[in-house]
Amino acid sequence: MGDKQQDNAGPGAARRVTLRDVAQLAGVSHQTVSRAINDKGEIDPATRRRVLDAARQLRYRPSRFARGLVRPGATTIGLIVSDVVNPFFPELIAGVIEAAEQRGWQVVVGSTQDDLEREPALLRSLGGQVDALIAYLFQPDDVLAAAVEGVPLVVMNRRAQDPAFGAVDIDVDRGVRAGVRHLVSRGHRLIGMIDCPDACDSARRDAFLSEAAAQGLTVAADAIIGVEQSMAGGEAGFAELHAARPDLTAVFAFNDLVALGAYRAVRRLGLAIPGDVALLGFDGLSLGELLDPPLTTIYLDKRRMGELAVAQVQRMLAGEQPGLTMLETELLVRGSA
Amino acid sequence: MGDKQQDNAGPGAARRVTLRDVAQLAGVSHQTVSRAINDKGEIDPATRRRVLDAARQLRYRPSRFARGLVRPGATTIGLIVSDVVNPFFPELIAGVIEAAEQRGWQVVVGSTQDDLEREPALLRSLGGQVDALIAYLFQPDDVLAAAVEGVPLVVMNRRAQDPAFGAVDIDVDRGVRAGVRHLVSRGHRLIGMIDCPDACDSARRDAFLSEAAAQGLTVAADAIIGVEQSMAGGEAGFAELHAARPDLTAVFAFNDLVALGAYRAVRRLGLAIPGDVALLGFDGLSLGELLDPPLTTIYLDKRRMGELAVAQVQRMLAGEQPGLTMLETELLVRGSA
DNA sequence: TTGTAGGCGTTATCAC
DNA sequence: GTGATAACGCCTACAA
Repeated sequence: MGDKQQDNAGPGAARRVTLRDVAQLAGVSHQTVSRAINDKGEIDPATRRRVLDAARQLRYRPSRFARGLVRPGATTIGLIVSDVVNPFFPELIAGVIEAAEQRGWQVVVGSTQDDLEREPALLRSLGGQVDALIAYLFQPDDVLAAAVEGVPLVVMNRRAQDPAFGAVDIDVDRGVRAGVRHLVSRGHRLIGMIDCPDACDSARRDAFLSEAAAQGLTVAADAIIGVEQSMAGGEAGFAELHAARPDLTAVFAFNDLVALGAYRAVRRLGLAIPGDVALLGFDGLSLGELLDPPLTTIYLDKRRMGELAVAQVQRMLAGEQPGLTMLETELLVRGSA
Repeated sequence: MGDKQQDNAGPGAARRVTLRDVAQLAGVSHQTVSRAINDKGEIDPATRRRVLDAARQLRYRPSRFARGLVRPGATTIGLIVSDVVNPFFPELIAGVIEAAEQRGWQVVVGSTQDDLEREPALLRSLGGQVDALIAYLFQPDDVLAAAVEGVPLVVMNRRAQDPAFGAVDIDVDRGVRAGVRHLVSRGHRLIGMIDCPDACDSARRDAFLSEAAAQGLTVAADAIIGVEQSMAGGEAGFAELHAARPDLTAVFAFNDLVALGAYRAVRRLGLAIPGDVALLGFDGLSLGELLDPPLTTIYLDKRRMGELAVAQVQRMLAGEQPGLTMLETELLVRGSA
């Protein structure tokens, strides 16, 4: 009857083994057990061994909750991304983990599996278990705010409207402009773009169009095509783009993943890269280097992005006002453009 | 890595805001605050709002430790891998996270950054914060056992000598044999191998040699070369191998990463794949598909590997004896062999 | 509807 | 060296 528990269906419904259980078995007080477990000095070696034996026998494991309660200071942050497997994220995750470990913090990772609907729920459940959150998500600020309910949150790849959020954003504009100028400098005058309008981020297209205009290029409406953000999207996108505008000599893709798909499509059509079509990506994924020729791209230091987010978290945890950190990109000329 | 704890250090050394502080400000008992915070029914709407306001004003955040203490059931597992960025791991991590989320568990991820020395420390520090551990590591069992001190541990890519460990291991033998037979069926008689002896895993070489013999092939001593487990290793390895044995028509690489390096070396030497040299990898990384021709490989379901590890954890947490789960591989003929 | 005990498992403080 | 006793912050009774 004393059984509440309800953990997950242990048949024995075994109550947790506590310090006191060990104490009883060893014939000492729970305090002495604590001393033995934590290797405190003031204890008789014989007692110590006896206690440790009892603990082992009972399979005693200290409760992290009780410990955390008494001895605060352990910081855990939650990191939520849309897809752990997307090659964009591993480096970012690594950056977060690394920066966290340097501070003695731990990182709980969650993934929405590319399902926007799951963002609030994950935010809420993780938020209850950590001291702060870092999130690379897509729902609008007010939805996120409602979900985190006061847990410090740093959003990535966007600027926060909500002043309570910290943010690490990417300076897309400069990178894209540099990319366009690079294409122009290689003699391209007819440049297309494979865009991902669903990404709720028109910054790349805006910068692309703006710089193209600045360079005196004309970008026809049908030289920009919108696809889903994936390799498959890029593949289909290029095929369609090429059908509509076979005169394009260069294509800027929303990101490397999309560019990879386009790359494949170009090859499938029997065209040469960069001879017939030059390809420019965005993100600087290292796997772009595997191609032959390797993918030219607007590089982004994803690891650093993670570190910057952790730094933001630290400031927020210290009570400072959350801010906005901008991350620059860098044109990485490899071979495809 | 270094000592943790001791982060905070706000100048005011602000004591934590508790339920009681909120209660005082709102002029109610801490119990009433608890009701308001947890959305319990029995509370006057007006009181509720007043309390919530006070909470917000004080920036109150419930303590996850105190909650965990009173309301047990939250399971957190730690996952330690040697390198988050190694393309082998993201899928495995995704598998673990996914399986964990299905059970309502959380996953704390740690990385040793490919430094064997850090394994014990990470195991120990993470071990203290979680209910169980999953680890893809290289230190021998006794070292791991000393580090985890009784925390349930599931090791991956190895079988446990220590009966206290759960394990998820890969059936390397069958996969490699199938791979060798495949090469033979394509007419190859002179097959080399780029091995990674430092990986403390001779299973691949053993299986390779054994099946080669079974197929009536002779593998000369200089047809097997040992390199470091990386793309660079594979690249240097193939160059050296080719210099010593230009007659080899096929090469089996320790894993896809190494194969990728070899792939690059083959190309650099002006040889055709698979015409001049066929390449066979191991792991089945999805990025092998990006190459042209794509990399033929012995595929391993890394996601499933993660799921199986979580399943093992669940059994161990339920008090069952830890076991060994074997994971089969599958020959994935793509194009390079 | 609200407030008052009591306890969750641990560590710290102080007696003995 | 060892053992009571009191926190830590929260929640679940139960009483008012």
